[in-house]
Amino acid sequence: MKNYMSILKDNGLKATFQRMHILEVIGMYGHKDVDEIYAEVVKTHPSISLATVYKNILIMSQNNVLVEVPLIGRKAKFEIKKDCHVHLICKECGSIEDEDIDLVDINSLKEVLSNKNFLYSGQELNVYGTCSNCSSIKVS
Amino acid sequence: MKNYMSILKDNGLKATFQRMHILEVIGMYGHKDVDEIYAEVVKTHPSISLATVYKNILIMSQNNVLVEVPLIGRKAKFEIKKDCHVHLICKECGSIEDEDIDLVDINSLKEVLSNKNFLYSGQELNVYGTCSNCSSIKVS
DNA sequence: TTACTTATTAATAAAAATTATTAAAAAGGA
DNA sequence: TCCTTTTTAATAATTTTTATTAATAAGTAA
Repeated sequence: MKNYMSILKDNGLKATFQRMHILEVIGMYGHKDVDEIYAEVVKTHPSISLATVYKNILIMSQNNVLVEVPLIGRKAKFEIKKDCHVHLICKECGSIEDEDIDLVDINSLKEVLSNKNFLYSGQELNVYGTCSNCSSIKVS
Repeated sequence: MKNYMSILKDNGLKATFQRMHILEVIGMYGHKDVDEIYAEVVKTHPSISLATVYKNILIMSQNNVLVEVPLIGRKAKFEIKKDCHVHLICKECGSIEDEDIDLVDINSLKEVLSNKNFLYSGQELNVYGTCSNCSSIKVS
């Protein structure tokens, strides 16, 4: 609780219970979409509105607290901002796992960016496939 | 025209005018979202319905003709399927440029995948920032 | 070509997702 | 505690996407 409070304040946002609950849910599960977040938060905070969840997710994304993870064929998920990492996304069950490793060839990237005069601000690497769980089930 | 016809047929889809027009628009611009595609296609094919555009984009995505490019804070774009590449996405103007280069460290990726027992099927690398056009304008 | 069979389209309609509005409530600082 | 400002909740309104189905068009084979 204290932790999320300071994250919010450090990023210039008021630490409301709604926001902290939203962050707790996302932190607990890693990646969640708006509906999933609402469904969890409403359990402990029955008066919260879905619009409030939308608005807070937007504000926290704009203020570097959350990061949107757009996905092929699914609703976007949100995660708490953290250092560069890779997403392993299962096309079967939709699970997302973080790998805390930077797989991008930084030198080649820098060259591409400088050739294009492109000012870098962030990246996302998504790897799609089938997780171990789903591939073992699929032996049917 | 001939080209897109064979792409469709090679992937087991009938080559209708609607589909070929959609592919032409995407091919012309590189990346387009559903509304943009509809707006272009309707110019030369006034009777087409938005639902038809949605359905065909879905079918062509499912049949490896198109690839969805989900984006942070924007509607997903679609591109014609091609080899592994990187997207340079401008946060200012929304432009997307392809770089035909594979920046991912393949050996490290293989190691991650084998550790996790994750069956690879595809990847997407998006780099966000400011394109040369927008950064030169922003000297204001 | 023509007739036939099947898949696709267009036009709704319906559902789902997202954003806007505003009075009431809550947060943070004096 | 009081005051000012921001945020919430509860709609309402949009926007986006999907479903339905009769009409149409595509591909196939005679």
